Amino acid sequence: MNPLPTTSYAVLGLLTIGPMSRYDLVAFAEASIAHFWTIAKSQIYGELSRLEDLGYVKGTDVKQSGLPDKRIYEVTPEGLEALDAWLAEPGFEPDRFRSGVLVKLFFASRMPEERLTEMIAAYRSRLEEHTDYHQRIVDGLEQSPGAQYMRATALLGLRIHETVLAWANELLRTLESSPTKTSSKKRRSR
Amino acid sequence: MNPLPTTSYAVLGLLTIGPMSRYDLVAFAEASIAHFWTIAKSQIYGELSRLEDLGYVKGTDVKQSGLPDKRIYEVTPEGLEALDAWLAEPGFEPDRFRSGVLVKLFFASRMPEERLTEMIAAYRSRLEEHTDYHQRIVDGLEQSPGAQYMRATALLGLRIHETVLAWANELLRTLESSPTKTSSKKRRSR
DNA sequence: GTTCCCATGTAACCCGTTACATGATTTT
DNA sequence: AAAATCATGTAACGGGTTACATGGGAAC
Repeated sequence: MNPLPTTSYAVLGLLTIGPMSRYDLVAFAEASIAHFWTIAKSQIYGELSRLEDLGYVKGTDVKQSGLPDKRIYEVTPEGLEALDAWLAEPGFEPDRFRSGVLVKLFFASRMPEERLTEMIAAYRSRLEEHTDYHQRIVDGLEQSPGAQYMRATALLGLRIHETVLAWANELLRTLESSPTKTSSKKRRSR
Repeated sequence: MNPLPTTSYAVLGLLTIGPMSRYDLVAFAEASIAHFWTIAKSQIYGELSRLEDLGYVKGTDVKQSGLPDKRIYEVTPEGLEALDAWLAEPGFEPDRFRSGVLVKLFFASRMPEERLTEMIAAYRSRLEEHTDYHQRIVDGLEQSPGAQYMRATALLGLRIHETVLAWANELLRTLESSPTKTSSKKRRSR
């Protein structure tokens, strides 16, 4: 059988922290690993079906009054075994970074400079909206066991965020101080 | 009709730098935008078919003696128009960062600490192998028009790389200075 | 003699995303 | 009265990756 994708183990791993409904899992993933491993809502549902078929998790229906029933999932001993076997493997997937802004920036010589400045400014704004995100993650992980490692992942997220933000600011400063229109006071040396 | 994915415009954009065979495109993409927008070899072939169907690029077969024929692609005026229209749009996709190591690290409390150290050490090695990669990109872009913006993308790649490397080193130092085996001089307060 | 480079492509898979759909309760 | 929250799920698409396949010439 094919090895499971990383996402499966991510789901399995999150469930080791505590039994959860799928809905809770989505929220928890969002607040913990999403910044380096996003899992779509609909994916969680699919993954859990697969994991249950494999006997790695066990779901139990829980009735609620006034709210729809939920299904609480917990990891089975076989699931734990599978997770630990995966963790013990030395290999890991290479990191992937994908940036639509950078694609546009790469070809920005075809863009009016004003548009470019707007785009980078919008990019910075979006980054700034996420400035507290990582700190919130660190705070939310304070009590978990293994929190030190979890904090390390959030720390990298924070660092990268800061790096990108600093780069965007730098670029913006360059753009704003450059001869915007046809008014060029400084002439280039050549 | 659905808007084209970013990858299409990336291919289109790369072709504005100069007409290229698909093979060359793969290599050029690898040496220019791959660190923030990877395009698989087989994808290039598919994209170019689509772009040709749309009339955005035009391919011409070139016979070679001793080597297989190649097909040189160039952007059409309609393609340029489409590219510029895309560049003029204000929106951009959110960045995505995906890290398999971080997933494992997140659950590293279930890992023997020795394994973890090995993993992070391997991660650092892999990073170090790529240390010159970005500088090479910057060097390779020296003469292109719009090189300033291209260099900006490479610069961010470099900065992120440095950030991650520093983080990995820091983490490794922590791991190596921590009580590795069962020898715990310090006992936990509880 | 084997491996690498040039250059082409196809097939298949599945992962990930987006959109759609439902419905009661709580909050604004 | 409207919007958000809780909680469930399905359908469909397509993008991205990996693997397979060919084959001559150059290099080691």
